[in-house]
Amino acid sequence: MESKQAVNALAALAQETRLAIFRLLVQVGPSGLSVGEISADVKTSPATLSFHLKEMVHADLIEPRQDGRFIFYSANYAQMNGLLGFLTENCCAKDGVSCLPMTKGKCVPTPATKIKRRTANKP
Amino acid sequence: MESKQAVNALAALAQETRLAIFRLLVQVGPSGLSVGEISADVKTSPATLSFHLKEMVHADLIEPRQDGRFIFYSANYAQMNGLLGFLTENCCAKDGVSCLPMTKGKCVPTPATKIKRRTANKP
DNA sequence: TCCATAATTCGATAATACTCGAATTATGGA
DNA sequence: TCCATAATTCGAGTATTATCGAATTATGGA
Repeated sequence: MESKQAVNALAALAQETRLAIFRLLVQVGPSGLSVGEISADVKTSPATLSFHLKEMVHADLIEPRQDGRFIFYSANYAQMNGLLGFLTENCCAKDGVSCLPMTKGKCVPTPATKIKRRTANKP
Repeated sequence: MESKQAVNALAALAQETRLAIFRLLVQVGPSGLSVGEISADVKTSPATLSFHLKEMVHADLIEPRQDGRFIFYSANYAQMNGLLGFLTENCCAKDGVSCLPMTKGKCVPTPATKIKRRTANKP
């Protein structure tokens, strides 16, 4: 994933309603939910909901699937995992000593790393 | 982590310059970088850089540490991990069959889950 | 004490995002 | 074919965010 794509995905998640929708869909799994079902969970007008769904599709975080009169939206897990990987990429790589090995995708610095003091002359 | 905190953190990351700063600090580790050092990596005016750093501190994504005339900023790994956990929480929990067990913090649905078709009458 | 440097705050401007009523498109069933 | 329902698009008003020059605060060293 590259930076602009990541910014788009993050912006798509950085909104109360959209974040709720995304988490809902992540929990539901690949089968997804129709707009009507989603609207039962988040309180907003149809127009606003449509706007938010469009934003998320555009950011490639969710995918629409037409089924009769309904459109089912499901989470794009690949994109989500790509985003998480992008954020944690090369965690503590320039430090080398203060990080524990990545566990469960988390970046975990050692608790009490001694921070070297740097004088005014040389940052 | 709760929703509003997550939205704040995501908004703080959803901007090209701030995302670059955050990734830089994640890679540097707990010792962090001074504003001057950060400014060598991202091209923007001092005022704008200060504005962005403030946003990220306010979202609890980075932490300032004064050292003489310098202020060193470092990534808040706990907050980052909390955010990643919040996004992937209960992945596919309502589905139950289509997801592989979480590996390395990633949510991985099985490749070709058969999606059940639902008729117009009952979403 | 005085100066140079590190970094922030202020204020104004430009750009982008959110919300929703009303109108529109599309589909399945009577 | 015609109607009810599912969902989107349009347009306009409001609010939030980003940028940066100039002024300000704070620190260490001469």
